[in-house]
Amino acid sequence: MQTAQRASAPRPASLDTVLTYAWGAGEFTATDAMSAVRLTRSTTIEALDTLARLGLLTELPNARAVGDYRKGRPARRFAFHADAGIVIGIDAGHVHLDGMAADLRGTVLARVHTELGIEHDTAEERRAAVGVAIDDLIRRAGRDAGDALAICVGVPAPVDRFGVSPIQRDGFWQRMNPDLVDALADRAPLVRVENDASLAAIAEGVAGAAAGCENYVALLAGGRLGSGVVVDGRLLWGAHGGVGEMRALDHVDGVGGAVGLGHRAKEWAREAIRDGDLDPRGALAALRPEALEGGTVLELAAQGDPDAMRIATQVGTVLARVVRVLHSMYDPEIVVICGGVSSGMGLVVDTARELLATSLDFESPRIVVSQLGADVVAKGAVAAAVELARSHALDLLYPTPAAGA
Amino acid sequence: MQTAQRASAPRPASLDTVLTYAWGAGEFTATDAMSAVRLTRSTTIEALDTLARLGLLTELPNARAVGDYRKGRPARRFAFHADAGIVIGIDAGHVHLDGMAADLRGTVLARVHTELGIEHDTAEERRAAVGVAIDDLIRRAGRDAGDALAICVGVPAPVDRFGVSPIQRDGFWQRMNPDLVDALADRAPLVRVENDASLAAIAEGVAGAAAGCENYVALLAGGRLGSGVVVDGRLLWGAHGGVGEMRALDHVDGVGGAVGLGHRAKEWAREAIRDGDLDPRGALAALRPEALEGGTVLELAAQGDPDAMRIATQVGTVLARVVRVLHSMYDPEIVVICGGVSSGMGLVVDTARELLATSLDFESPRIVVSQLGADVVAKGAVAAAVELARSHALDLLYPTPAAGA
DNA sequence: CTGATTGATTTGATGACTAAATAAATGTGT
DNA sequence: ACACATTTATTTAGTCATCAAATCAATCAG
Repeated sequence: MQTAQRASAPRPASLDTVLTYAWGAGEFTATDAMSAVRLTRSTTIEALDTLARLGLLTELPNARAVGDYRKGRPARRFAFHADAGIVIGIDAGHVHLDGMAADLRGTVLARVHTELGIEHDTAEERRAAVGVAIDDLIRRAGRDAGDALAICVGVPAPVDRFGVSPIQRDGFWQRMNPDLVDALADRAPLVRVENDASLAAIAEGVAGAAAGCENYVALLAGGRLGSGVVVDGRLLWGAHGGVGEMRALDHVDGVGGAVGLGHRAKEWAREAIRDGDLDPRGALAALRPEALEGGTVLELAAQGDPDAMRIATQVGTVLARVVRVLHSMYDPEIVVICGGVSSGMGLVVDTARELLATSLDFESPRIVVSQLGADVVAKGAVAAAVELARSHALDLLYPTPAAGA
Repeated sequence: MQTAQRASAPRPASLDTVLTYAWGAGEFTATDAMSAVRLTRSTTIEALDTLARLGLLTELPNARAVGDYRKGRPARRFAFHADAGIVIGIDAGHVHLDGMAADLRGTVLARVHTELGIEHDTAEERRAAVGVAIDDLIRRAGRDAGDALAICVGVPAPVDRFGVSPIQRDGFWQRMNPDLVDALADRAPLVRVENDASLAAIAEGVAGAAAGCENYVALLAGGRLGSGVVVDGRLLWGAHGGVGEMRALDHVDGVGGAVGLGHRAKEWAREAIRDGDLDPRGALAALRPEALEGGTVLELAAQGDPDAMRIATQVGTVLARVVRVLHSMYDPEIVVICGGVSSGMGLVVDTARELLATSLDFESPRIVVSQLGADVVAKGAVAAAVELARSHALDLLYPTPAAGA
């Protein structure tokens, strides 16, 4: 017998093509789809019918939409069925947890927010907290467990492409990512665990400052610097997920560590208050150092307070040096400053821009402040989960020939 | 009329599959190919016949190879026709030019070496020099101009994915890469211009220390530090080809610039000789500082000369810091030290390894010394040219339906 | 000279996709 | 109201890459 193993059961490529189009489109006619995917009418309609049968498309009854009347036989109209399932995106930070449930297009259906409390910082409790958040989200979205197609969780630790974090001496990374891929495997068919800054990068790339950009870095700049790196259109991991960890900043002049920009503003301001090193009539001098936050300092700087401005300039100098490193290693077009601190960053960024304008060998990256707010990571997690669902929906739904022995 | 544009004229996928197999195999039978590519006999043989007709395969007449006799009908035997064309790989350094012509498997057929001389450092002369080298190589390989399928040139400048280098103030990069992609367009259907360190990375990945590795950095460590970076199995460019340029080393403690390791050894040794800061009975003290080369110092260190060893240790300290930066930005599994200096690097590397063993957050990269010698870049250029030819051979040869209006 | 064995060739599906003909549903002009 | 152009849907044949099974060819072992 001449053995001949068929390749893994294929499916019409047209299904994937048409689904990808539909996922990104609103309501559309068969003709719209046909010209978008460049297939013949027969093939396109065949695919549309199949996708509708699988529940991924809805055929809209209104053959002739209101107002939009034209001559000829009325076109069949379809729309992607964004409620065919839900996705879950979670930012599982060190002391807080932000979660969102969304439909298959990423429209948010429900949110949760939990403060974790430093005293519950164990692998077991963290796993449980994430699980509870997921259950909550599904319930609040009015769906049940089986509807969750994809879950993505962001953690403040390096994560490799399989969702595994490297082992670290003090066990911090293991606590932040207590084998979440395995722990969540029974909650959805598709699970992805990812570094938080990488998810910020995804968020910025999908609908933020870096939309359409192939080379950029998302700098999570609040409590601790972390970066999500996209080069040549791809998010980078590295051997252990360590790309962008930036420990090397410890050894860069005038940076001295991966401490975040907000944190620096806070510390310098506190120091200055304590040292009495401020204009006594200024706004900063009046504040209690213990209660001061980095964001406040930057806000004051934006309002023109001279003392705060001096600190903001100092922070800008650090930012310039960080960007210089990023530029020389990753050559990005854009560096997006993300995270909680991003509202009052104007002066900081202007300072950095000015310092970089003349000092780089070639075109310096644009530094922009994220518009996505403190939710970037969770938004990125949702986007990643949507993408996961999109790329695997047919694997899950399309009938496979019964796997024989 | 219902318009229906066909997608770009397709070709049987089996052709590509079978060709890829054949390119990497020696002599083989139809059955060998069949089981390797997992297609049926009919499909495989159809593809083999087509490829033979296109000149990419030779059918070997010896149906029954000597000694290898077996029962049954004799199998048809084929071999990839590595002489169906040639490729050219060139290392166009600042003051030297190394070139190789090779067959489609990368077996070297001819070499050229030219010293360029600093006085001829203009865009025009460099373009001409590369052209002359190519003509020479083709002639020495005993072929003619039409046989060159692919040319790859490595230059000491950032190069983006289209072969373009960014504009630099002093014009150095423009001189190093004087629009070579355009200049060479009429010499072969496939042309690629690439950064020299990136080609070193390709060489190490194809047949060097990083074979089979998905995350590594090739560090060109002679005259000036440059790095070729492979992350997640892909060579990185960045927006302007600047990935791995390492200008940021200017600001890293104890590194202070992208000066190469060999260069540092030389300078420190010269300084020490001049300052009389050496054991007068040692080997170094006897040498004339002007004639000293970095390689010599490292050789002496390898032979146990205490003064040279001190310098090598110093160089190792720098290397450790450089690797620390690479580790924290790219998270490689391996860092390969390439280039001319690599012979006496033992002590340097040992020092670096020791310093890194305890100081990194997670698994530190293996530091290894390249075995590919001073030719790495040219070898990488050949490998890149072969790959270029392999991936586009059928585009060039397979008959396309006449392009109509 | 008869099988057994190994591989080549032939012949007939299958399935994704295209291409062209035909049918349906609507507006327009007389 | 009725022919007719227009737009889209549906049907019916093809084409092409690939597979599957049957048949043919060439060899060795007895």
